[in-house]
Amino acid sequence: MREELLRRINERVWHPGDIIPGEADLAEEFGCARTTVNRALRDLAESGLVTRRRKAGTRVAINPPHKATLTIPIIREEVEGRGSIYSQSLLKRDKQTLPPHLHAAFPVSAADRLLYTETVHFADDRPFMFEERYTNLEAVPSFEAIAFDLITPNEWLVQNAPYTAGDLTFYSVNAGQRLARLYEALEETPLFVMERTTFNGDLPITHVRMTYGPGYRLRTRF
Amino acid sequence: MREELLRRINERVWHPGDIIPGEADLAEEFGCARTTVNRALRDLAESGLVTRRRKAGTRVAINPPHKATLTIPIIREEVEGRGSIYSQSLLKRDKQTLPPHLHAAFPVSAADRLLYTETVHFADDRPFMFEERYTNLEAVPSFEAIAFDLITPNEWLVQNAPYTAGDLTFYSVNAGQRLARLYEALEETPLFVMERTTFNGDLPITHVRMTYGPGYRLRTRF
DNA sequence: TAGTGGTCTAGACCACGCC
DNA sequence: GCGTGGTCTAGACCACTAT
Repeated sequence: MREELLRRINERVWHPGDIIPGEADLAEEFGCARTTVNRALRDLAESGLVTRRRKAGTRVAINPPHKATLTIPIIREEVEGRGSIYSQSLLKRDKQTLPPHLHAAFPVSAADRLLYTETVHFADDRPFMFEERYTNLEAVPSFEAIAFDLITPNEWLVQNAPYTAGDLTFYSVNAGQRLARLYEALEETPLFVMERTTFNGDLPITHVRMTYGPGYRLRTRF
Repeated sequence: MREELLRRINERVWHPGDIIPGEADLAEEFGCARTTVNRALRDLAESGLVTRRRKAGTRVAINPPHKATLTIPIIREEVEGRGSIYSQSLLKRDKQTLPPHLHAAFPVSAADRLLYTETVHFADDRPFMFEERYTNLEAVPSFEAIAFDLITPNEWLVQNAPYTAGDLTFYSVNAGQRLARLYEALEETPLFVMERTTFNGDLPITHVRMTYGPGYRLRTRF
C-alpha cells in the first residue's frame, strides 16, 4: 500500500505538484479501509514527500525537502560504539554569570544562578571532545549537589532534567591556543562544534558547546 | 491522551527504564480504544521517548536520544530566506573519473560515466557556498544535456532524479588557497562542510561537497 | 506457547479552510 | 457550505519474541 504510493511518486505516475486522489478514492481503488490510506499518507507527509491540507487535498511535494533525522548520541555511547574505552575528566566547576555572547542563545534572567562545567571526554585516553556547559540551577536545583566523577553532566541531565524543546547549531572554528594544546594540534586546526540548548517549556535548562577533536565527522543516513 | 502519557514520563510517574502498562490496560484506564493508545505510543516511540518490543512491552527510554530533524534546504531557498538575492555561477563542467578518496562514499563502478560540476552560489553577489558535485550519468542520463544557467544542478536533480536513501556528513576544514581567495579570507579560516550522497535503491545518483563561507551555521530545533 | 505490539477493517464525527 | 483530512471507536487477525 504505502509502497505502491511511493512507487507512483518515484516513478512519476504522479508528478511533483500534482494533486493525488482523496483518501476515500484511494481506499476504494486499493480495496482497503480509509484508515489504512490515511496512515500511509500521513507517513509520507511526515517524511516530506507529500503535503496535505484539509479541503485542498494531498499534493506531491515539489522540492522534496532533504529531511534527515539526526540522532545525537550520548558521548559515552558514541565513543564506546567506536570500540574505544570512554573516560572523562571534569576540569572546572563553578558558578558563573552568563557571558554576553550567549544571552540570545540561552535566555536566562540575570538573577538566575548558573553552574558552569568544563569536561574533557576521552576515547582510549585520547581527548575526543571538549564540553563547556552552563546549567540553570533555578530549573534543576539538585544538579548543584551532584559529583561528576561517576556520571557526566550530560548523562545526569538527560536522565533527570526532562526537556520539551531544544535548539541545535553546528559550525566550524579554529582550535586556538587552548584546544590546540589539548588535542596536540596546530592552533589553525579546524574543529567541528555542536551547540545545544534545551528548554522545559519556556524554562532554559542547559546550554552546551561541544568542540570535537580534529577530523571528527558527524554522519547520518536518510 | 498523548499528553497525559507525556506528563507521566516527564514528571517521572514512570521512571526511565520502567515498563509501562500494556496497550489494552491503558485503553481501559483511559476509557478509549486500543487503536488510540497504539497511535500515541507509536508517536512517542518515534520521537525516542519510549522503546517498544513485542512481547517485552513498552519501556520509558533510559537515555532519551536527542533526535533532531534536519531540513536541508535548497540553496536558493536558504539564501532567499535570509532576504538576499540568489545567484549562481557554474565554474566547471566536465567528465571525470572519481577521485580515489571518494570511492568509499560514492560506490560507482570505474566504468560509470561521471559528470563533475563546480558551482559557486551567491547571496547578494557575495560568495555563499562552494559546491563540487559528481553525478552518475548511468543513473541520470538526461543530466548531461542540461544547461545550468537557469536551474542549478541541485535543483534539477531534486526535481528529476528521485532518491530512496542518502548519506549526510558534516565536518570542518580550513579554507585553503582556493577558497580563501573566493571568500576573501585567510587560508586558515575554518569553514563548515556538508557532504551528501544520494542513492536510488543501490544505484548511486550524486555526491556533492558543499563548503560554506566563513561564519556559516547550520541550525535546527527539536 | 502465550503475551505483546503491529496492522488492518468499517464506520463515525469533527475541524479546518477553499469556494 | 461542504469537501477534505484528522481522529476516534470497537473489533479482529497476525507477527514477533521472551520465556
